[in-house]
Amino acid sequence: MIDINLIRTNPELVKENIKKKFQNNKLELVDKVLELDNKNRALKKEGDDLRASRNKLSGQIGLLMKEKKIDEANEIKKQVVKNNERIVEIEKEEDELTKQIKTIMMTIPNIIDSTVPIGKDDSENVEIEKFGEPVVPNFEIPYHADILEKLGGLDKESAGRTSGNGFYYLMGDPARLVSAMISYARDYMINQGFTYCIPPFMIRADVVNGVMSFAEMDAMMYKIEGEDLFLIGTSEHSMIGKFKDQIIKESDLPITMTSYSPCFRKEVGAHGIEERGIYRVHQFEKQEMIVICKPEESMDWYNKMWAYTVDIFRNLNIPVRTLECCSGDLADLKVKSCDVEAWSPRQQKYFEVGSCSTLGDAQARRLGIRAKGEKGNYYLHTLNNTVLASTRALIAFLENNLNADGSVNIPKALQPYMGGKTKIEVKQK
RNA sequence: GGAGAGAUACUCAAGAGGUCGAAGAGGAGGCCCUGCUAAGGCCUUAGUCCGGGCAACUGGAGCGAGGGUUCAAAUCCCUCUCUCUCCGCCA
Repeated sequence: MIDINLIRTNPELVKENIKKKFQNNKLELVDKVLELDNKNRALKKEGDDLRASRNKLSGQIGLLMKEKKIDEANEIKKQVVKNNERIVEIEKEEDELTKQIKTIMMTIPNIIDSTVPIGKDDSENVEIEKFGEPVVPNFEIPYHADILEKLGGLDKESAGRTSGNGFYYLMGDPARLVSAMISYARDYMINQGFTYCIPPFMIRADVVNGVMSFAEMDAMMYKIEGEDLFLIGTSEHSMIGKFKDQIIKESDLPITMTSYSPCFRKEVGAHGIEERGIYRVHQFEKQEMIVICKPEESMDWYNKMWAYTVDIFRNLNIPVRTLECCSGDLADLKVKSCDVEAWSPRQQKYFEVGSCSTLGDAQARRLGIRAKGEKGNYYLHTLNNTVLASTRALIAFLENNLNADGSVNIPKALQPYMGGKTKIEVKQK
């Protein structure tokens, strides 16, 4: 959500930004919201004046009652009652207008950074940089589910019986490997000075509405029956929600945290759940990082944050690249965003393992996350980035560390977390 | 899960329908007194949000949140959230 003041003072800029995002159907919303805003302010003035007069008259009634001048008091009461009829009307209209304005404001996209490449959709996203050689070995890399099966690590059949499609049992060394990667990622971030946090895995509706749109919520979030609670789709939700309606001391900034959580996603819509593997599933685990900082520092943090992820994957011997989201593919709340993609030697292309975004002050404005500055309070900037997501990282890890005999190498960084093992062997039947 | 108590400014706390946006105390800040220190005296200290005005300034909202009653709500009623105490259950 952008500042409505920006629309009041510079509607052209907002329109330009909409054009850059190829959402021309939203252009008229800018004028619409201006018109509604003017109406709303006029009503507010009228309402405030009426309330002011009511406050005055009520005071008089109080005095008259004390002096037992009941008749005079009743005269004034009549006036106030009349006043109140109009006030009720105005309040209704105001509510309606405010709602309309908010609805429109929610759909007007955030102003994107000047460095964001212009493009219509994900096909025009731009590769920024490759890290590590995308190696294609001289033997065939099987589908990850087959690799896992050979290692005795995956049971989707049982999960189908207990929980249905989109769930899985991970077992043995591959399961340990997931924990190892998450632990390694966690410690890496702690070493960068981030504060480790285990947040609530369920959040209330008002928090959900603060961090995502209604449509997103519908497509992602599992609702707990009979409770005002949703299972989180990522710990970003509870981590950013943590600061809802808070005024943060400048001396406490920047807030840099790394959180662990399981993530639950309905995955309704375009892609759906695939039958075999664990690429798209209802449940996975994730180490996440979030930063809340002063506006002038957010771009620095953005660049540091994706670089952490790149470094972690490189230490796991996984080639990666960064792919910048073009204007048209950028979610409306985001100022700038890039995906970290891992190399798949099987598909011989890169696939998404993480996503780094700066939302400017849009999310903070929605949630009321502010800092107390010398010249008053101001909205902070919020950023989030995947450190490491269990299933995606596992796939990338297996494909890139696989040997021809089906065993999987454990890189140095991970060995302490694997009890010193240097290799996962194929499980003999 | 049961029973009870509570939520008021930076903190503690009074207020129980009408000059209450809120006593008092602590803390913090400023000034005075003082050779220094201690003690003392005086003063200031509601943030926030939304409007109007070039501005000085000014109107409105706001006593955990949301509704309701009333001319008028911190105060009465309803719902919710959170905290504390006791009982039960539990890793």
